[in-house]
Amino acid sequence: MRKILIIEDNVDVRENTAEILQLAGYEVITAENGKLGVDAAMHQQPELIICDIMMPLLDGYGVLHLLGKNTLTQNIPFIFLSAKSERTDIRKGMEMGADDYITKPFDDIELLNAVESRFRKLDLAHRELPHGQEGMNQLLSKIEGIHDITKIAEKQQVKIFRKKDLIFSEGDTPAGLYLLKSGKAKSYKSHELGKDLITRMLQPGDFFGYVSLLEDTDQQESSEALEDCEVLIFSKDDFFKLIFQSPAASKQFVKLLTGKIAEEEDRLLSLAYSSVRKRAADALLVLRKRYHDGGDQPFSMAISREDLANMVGTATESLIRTLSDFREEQIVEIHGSTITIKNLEKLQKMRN
Amino acid sequence: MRKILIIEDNVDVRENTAEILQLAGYEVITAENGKLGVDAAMHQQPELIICDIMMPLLDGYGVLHLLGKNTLTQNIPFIFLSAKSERTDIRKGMEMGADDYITKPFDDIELLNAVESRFRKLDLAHRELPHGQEGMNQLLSKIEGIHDITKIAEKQQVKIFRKKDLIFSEGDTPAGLYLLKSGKAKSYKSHELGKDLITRMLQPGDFFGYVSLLEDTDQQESSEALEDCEVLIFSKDDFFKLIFQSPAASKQFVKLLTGKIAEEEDRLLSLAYSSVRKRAADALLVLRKRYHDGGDQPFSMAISREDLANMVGTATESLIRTLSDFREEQIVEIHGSTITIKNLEKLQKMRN
DNA sequence: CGATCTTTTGACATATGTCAATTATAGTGG
DNA sequence: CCACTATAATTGACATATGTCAAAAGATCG
Repeated sequence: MRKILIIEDNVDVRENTAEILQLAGYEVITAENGKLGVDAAMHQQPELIICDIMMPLLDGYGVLHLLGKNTLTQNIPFIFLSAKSERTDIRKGMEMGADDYITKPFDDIELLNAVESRFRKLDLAHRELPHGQEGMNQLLSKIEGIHDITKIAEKQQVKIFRKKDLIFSEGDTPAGLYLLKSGKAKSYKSHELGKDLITRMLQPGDFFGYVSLLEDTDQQESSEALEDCEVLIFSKDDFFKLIFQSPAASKQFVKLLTGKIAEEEDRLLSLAYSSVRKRAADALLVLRKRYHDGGDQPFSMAISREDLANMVGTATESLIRTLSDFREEQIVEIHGSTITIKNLEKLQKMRN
Repeated sequence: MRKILIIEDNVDVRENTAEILQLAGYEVITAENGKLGVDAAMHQQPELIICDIMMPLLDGYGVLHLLGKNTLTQNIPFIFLSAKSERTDIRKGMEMGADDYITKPFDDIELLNAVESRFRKLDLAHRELPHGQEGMNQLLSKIEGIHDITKIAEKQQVKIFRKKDLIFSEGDTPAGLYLLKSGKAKSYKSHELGKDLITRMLQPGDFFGYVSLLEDTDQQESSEALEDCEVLIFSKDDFFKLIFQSPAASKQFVKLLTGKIAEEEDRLLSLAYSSVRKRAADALLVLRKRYHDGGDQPFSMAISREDLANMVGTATESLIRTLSDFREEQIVEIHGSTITIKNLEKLQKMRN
């Protein structure tokens, strides 16, 4: 039940208004002057405030002003309800930042409609976005539907990277938000003296490079094309606009980040205590999950042993030996650099 | 320069209005009917829209309705500017979700004030919060200043945990957002058969347990008191309110999450390729950073070898041997479970 | 002060890393 | 399309960092 705060000194008006709203199914709290009203707003966090202007102790303008100073209350919709009906009065109220201004005497219906309208606006901004499989692509494209994201994309530069090209590297100043349009790529971090750890395998539709944008630092990781790629680069501004435009978008983005955190914590655990054998199995499963086309065919993919080792976090030779074991155990089949998963279940049930 | 879109069919009014705003230093784009107006709003992303009601092709109500359907435009402040000055007309406009309604004829000043007032409101919501050292505590407390957070806290339950008590454990349904008020605690994840990895050492003021709240899953990690602790538990609702109330708050929170991601990626790299010796040195440095009181005293802390090993991600015995090495090299001093850092520089410059 | 838990050390096993050599694959230019 | 070359994959031999199990020495707690 939505909570509405009424601030009004006249007992009759206050109780009458409260009654109307209660009958309409709202929870109502009341305050008989501005000071008490501000207090109530701070402590009870109503979802909407209806406020008279002429009041003893602290008038309506003062209430609005004070609430605006506090982040917890500044976003609560605020409606003036006043007998002051001159044009200048109304303008003053609106200019102070009110969301609506209703003059007395007023109709029940007018009041209810005004209230409902503000709630509708609130809901709109907080409405859950259809939330997606995973990946920032789903997030961003779903914010507006693929329709709009391509519209934005039209304004952006498209860059082509050939296999083995660096898309960006550690220490670069971030050029913007990257979106992989076609091809495969990897994100990785480098350890001293040439050992890399792949943090993410990218598929078409994936966004990347946003951490340093948000952290406002140089790139903390590098990215390299694994095959020929088309990459879109969005400006930082567009990115921030998209993310922080509506609370719903922020929420979705926060969920995405949290998902990433959860994933990384699992990986930390496995890197700390799981054997190379287990981690290798996991890496193959990750590849399958990322790149499997969904057909009935057993999953098959060409990947360099070095990259695979860098996903697992081990030496190339160790990875190769593990793969050979898998081959002998009929878990995978190997032709050149192509690995085919023959026995998915065994991979999934791999013990440490 | 802020961009304003004017949608108005009458040439004189349109150009006159545009001129006023331009003189006031705004960038102005215009559209001569509703259809074009909606188009312009979608593609040019103005920061405010001023719109007539009676227009050919698509009237102002229609414009507002259409813009409301699109997440990219629904949050743009919208002001009606109309000759329809009957109370019912005004009410209808506001009920449709407009942010202001100015009747013609109007004063230059009225218009400018209305525009400025909406921008002020927008700025308020997006205003950068004073951004803090690190940790969610700073985030949340800074949103309102410690003043308010304690106010919220007053409504919450305070729980006391004794040393070694579980605060929550993997698989629990999240009770809310946790805030450590006093004492020390750890967050950790368990690997099969009793090996734990400490994901975070908590100090007073730290928030924890938010990932599962946002992910809407069971707890993915456990938390245990390392000494007697006071813990505040906030309801999920309060937490979400705080985080998503204003874009500025969301932004700050997003930054916090990204910081965590960056940190975890570094840890992944080190877990994959750094020696126990190096990681042990890092762990000691983390402890120092977290718990050092800032005095001139060399940093000193009692911690169980098992916990330290679980921070490093190694066996207790291995960690102990490493510590013994450090002791022989005069890097640390050990008395019982208390470790004192004697040579900070050597720790920091530890090679792999 | 005994009982329990923690820390430390020792002895040993082994998973994984390293270096070098061999074989297979893929890319390139004639 | 083939031969040639550079690169990648594989295997072998070996070193070693780290884990494991057991026992002794200390610390802690009621």
